[in-house]
Amino acid sequence: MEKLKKTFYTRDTILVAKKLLGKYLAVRNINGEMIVRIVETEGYKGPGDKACHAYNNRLTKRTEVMYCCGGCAYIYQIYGMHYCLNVVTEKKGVGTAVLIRSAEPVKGLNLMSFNRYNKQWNQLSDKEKNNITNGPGKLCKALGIDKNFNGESFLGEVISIYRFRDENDFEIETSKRINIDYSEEARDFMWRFYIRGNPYVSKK
DNA sequence: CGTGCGATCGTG
DNA sequence: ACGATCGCACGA
Repeated sequence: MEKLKKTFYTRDTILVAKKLLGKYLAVRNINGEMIVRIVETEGYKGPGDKACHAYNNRLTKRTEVMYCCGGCAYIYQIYGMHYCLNVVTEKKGVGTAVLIRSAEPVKGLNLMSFNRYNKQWNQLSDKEKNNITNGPGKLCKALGIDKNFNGESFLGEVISIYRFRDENDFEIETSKRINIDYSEEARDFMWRFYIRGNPYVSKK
């Protein structure tokens, strides 16, 4: 396991969205360590992307961290009750990020299952196991990610991303992004990426 | 200050 | 198909 360096994140957003597939996301707290393998992402590419929170260089308290140098976390709350995790990309001053839509559980299964269902992993049904991290809100719930993680660097110890040896043992599928039908021409941009056949990819 | 809505999820 | 639920962006 090798932690991704700054230069991984400061590249083109769509490239980073593809490259994040198969990488390992780790979250550590007082209770221990949780690790998931990223299987689905979406790119949100700044000023020209009507689906992006930073469209037209919109700068608000919420979008502020999207303009940080690549390599930190952008967390926002949606529908009043869910959080979504993004990886900020490109150079400082550019409002771009990659949404982590789903992942497969690897380590810390009991920590994640308690966060999601208040039960031990071995008490979960097959359906609950499959649904534990297969969506952006569910992933954050499982990992205990909330607004306190906003702006946190992926180069630190609290939340980090690693590469492992077999990272190219899969095929990448491409599609339109989910639930952005309001965004006019941007709704058709093929900026969603996922690992073909992986059971933890969110439905559609 | 008032208002409308959303990069979702679970249930029916 | 629909309701939950509330912070945020924006206009007055």
